[in-house]
Amino acid sequence: MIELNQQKPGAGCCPKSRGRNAAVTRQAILDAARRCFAHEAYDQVGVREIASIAGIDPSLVNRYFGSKEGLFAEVVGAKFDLSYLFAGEQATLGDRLVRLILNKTPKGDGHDPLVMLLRSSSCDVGREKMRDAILAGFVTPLSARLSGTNTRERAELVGSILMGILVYRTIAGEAAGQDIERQAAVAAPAVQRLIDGE
Amino acid sequence: MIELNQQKPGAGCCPKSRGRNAAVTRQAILDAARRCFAHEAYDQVGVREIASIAGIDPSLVNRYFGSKEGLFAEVVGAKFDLSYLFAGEQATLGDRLVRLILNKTPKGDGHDPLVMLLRSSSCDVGREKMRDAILAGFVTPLSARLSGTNTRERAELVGSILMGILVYRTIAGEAAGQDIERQAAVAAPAVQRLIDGE
DNA sequence: CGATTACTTCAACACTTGTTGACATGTCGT
DNA sequence: ACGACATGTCAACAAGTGTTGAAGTAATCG
Repeated sequence: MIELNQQKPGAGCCPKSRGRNAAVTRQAILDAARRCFAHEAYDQVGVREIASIAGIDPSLVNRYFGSKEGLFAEVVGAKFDLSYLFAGEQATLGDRLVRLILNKTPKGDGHDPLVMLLRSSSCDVGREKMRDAILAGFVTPLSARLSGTNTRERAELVGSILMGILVYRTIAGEAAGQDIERQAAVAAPAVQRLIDGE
Repeated sequence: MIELNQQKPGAGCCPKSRGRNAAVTRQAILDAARRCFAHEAYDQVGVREIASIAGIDPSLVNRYFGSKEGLFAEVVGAKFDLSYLFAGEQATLGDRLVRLILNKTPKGDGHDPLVMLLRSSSCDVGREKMRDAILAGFVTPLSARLSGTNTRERAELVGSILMGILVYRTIAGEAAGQDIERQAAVAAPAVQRLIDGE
């Protein structure tokens, strides 16, 4: 249950709640869904919950997105072009990747698609999308940029480490270390060594 | 849906299906549940599915284990004393840990409690148990055995890496590299370096 | 202004879920 | 062998799910 000041339309400020605007409503649903999927897995989130937060009727979800799965696909399927990460110089790539993940901590808003996808990766719907994202969007392009031996295994391990950090922080929650600087100081060199290849 | 030759009692070999034995029935439920939770997350598995595989009535699950959650706790809560891993010499600990995880691949039976727990870690029920297992059962004891600086962060990262490898192999499935030797050759030194502390 | 369209609301469907209690049946001690 | 208890079966409940179609209402255009 996500706490939220979900004012029922007709009770409070705006007298006309919201004008009948398809684009606005659609976006409201999208935002609410993003919010929910960021905190709970696909199965845990109900259409009624999303609708309640968006302040609309549950049936509108189906009207605008066909189905709950369609909504999830649109929320999460924005695109996963992570190749921009590899743009900078490779000598500091490890540090950049680690800090990117550490800042994706699901503690905050966590509206990040990757976090949402990872959270829902235990459901059938999310797993396939997650696989594509991690393989085609990260491991393969990274592997292509590495030199030396075992490039595929090294790229896979880098992806595994980054995902592992995310999962650990999700599961451990408050019990996980909070000092991002110290964590980065430990993790970044380990990742960089895999990128450099010894 | 887990395919299985679930012969209805009274159709086939044993004429009396199975004598009324509480211990046997209990174990049958336990086995069926292990089987299910190894393939799907807690939420995905239904009591009726477990009962069907075990060849018993769904209500017996509640009779013997109080609730579905009680059954899950008994299946997964065997115990998580991973300290035996740290018994051997520390110079080869990285290699042992990595190989342990690589052999836990969910491809096979995957009856491993850790895999099941990780798979159900997106549900509320599994997350708390997983947190205890990973923190009290691994990170804390490992951290105590490390020397040097940032022992806590290093232990956390080792845990994250191992979990990450498991998650990656779960998600990537067949697309993940199959050559365990090459993966171990890449991952083990990285982990070992964290254990040694540079 | 009136009619058509776009948008929203409501109520219900069909289904699954975990759980419960009443009833039937097998097993075992006396 | 009979009674007492343990064990198994059956049907149903209450709550939740995603989804659907009809009816109502605001906005738009001729």
